[in-house]
Amino acid sequence: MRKPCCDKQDTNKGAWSKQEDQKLIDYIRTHGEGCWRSLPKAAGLHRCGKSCRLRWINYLRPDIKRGNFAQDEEELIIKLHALLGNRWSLIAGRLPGRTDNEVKNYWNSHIRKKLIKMGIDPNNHRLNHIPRPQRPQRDDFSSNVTSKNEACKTKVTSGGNNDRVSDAGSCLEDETSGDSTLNLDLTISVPSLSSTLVDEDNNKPQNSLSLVPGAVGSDELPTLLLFR
DNA sequence: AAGTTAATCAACCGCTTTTTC
DNA sequence: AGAAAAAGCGGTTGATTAACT
Repeated sequence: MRKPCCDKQDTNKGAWSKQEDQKLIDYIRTHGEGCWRSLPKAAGLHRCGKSCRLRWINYLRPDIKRGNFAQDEEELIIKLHALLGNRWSLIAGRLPGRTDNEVKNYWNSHIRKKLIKMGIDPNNHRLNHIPRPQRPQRDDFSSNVTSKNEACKTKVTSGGNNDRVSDAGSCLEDETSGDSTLNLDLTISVPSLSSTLVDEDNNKPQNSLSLVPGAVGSDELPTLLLFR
């Protein structure tokens, strides 16, 4: 049995007071980030180490960028989510000054709803209920789409230690392995905002995302290809 | 102005992964 | 190599605020 991370009776919970914040800031300024478990005692805080770590990382760190997400940040989150799934810390790592918690909250409260409104499934970044285009060629891709999707689902639920990968991330990883259309380079760069996004079905400009049938390995379903 | 609902976000919880012994 | 401890992560909750009736 695992011991609790702290003595629950002796720790404060809930919102942090200014004094607590200051104690934590002062301590880390002089001693640096070290052992979180021993930090509360050393800093004179009645909090558990996890709580201190979270408070520091998500709120008190000097390089935190607060305020609304810029359009380019939002687009980058969507792009990275399509590649990585719900791996918020990895996504946040590509957004200077943003925390995983902040990115996760922003995704759940803003981006998710936005995508749903646009008819896009936020879990796999595909359009919902789109008529299948008549494209008989490229049989090698289209013939096994269903099984590929099933395979993705199986992977997620298979219970292995490294299977904590969401549908979106794992599927894209798998499907893009033989396709060079989607740029998997994750070096930090602001995506081009000027690129006009076009719905290929009727050539109308889209809101902010482009749909490219078959771009990520399937021409059975129109696949969302982000920010080409 | 008061009550209700929706949206937002900080913080907690429990699980997984990594590190240390 | 295995167990325990520590750190990290993602899902969820609950308090607060804003918008609406």
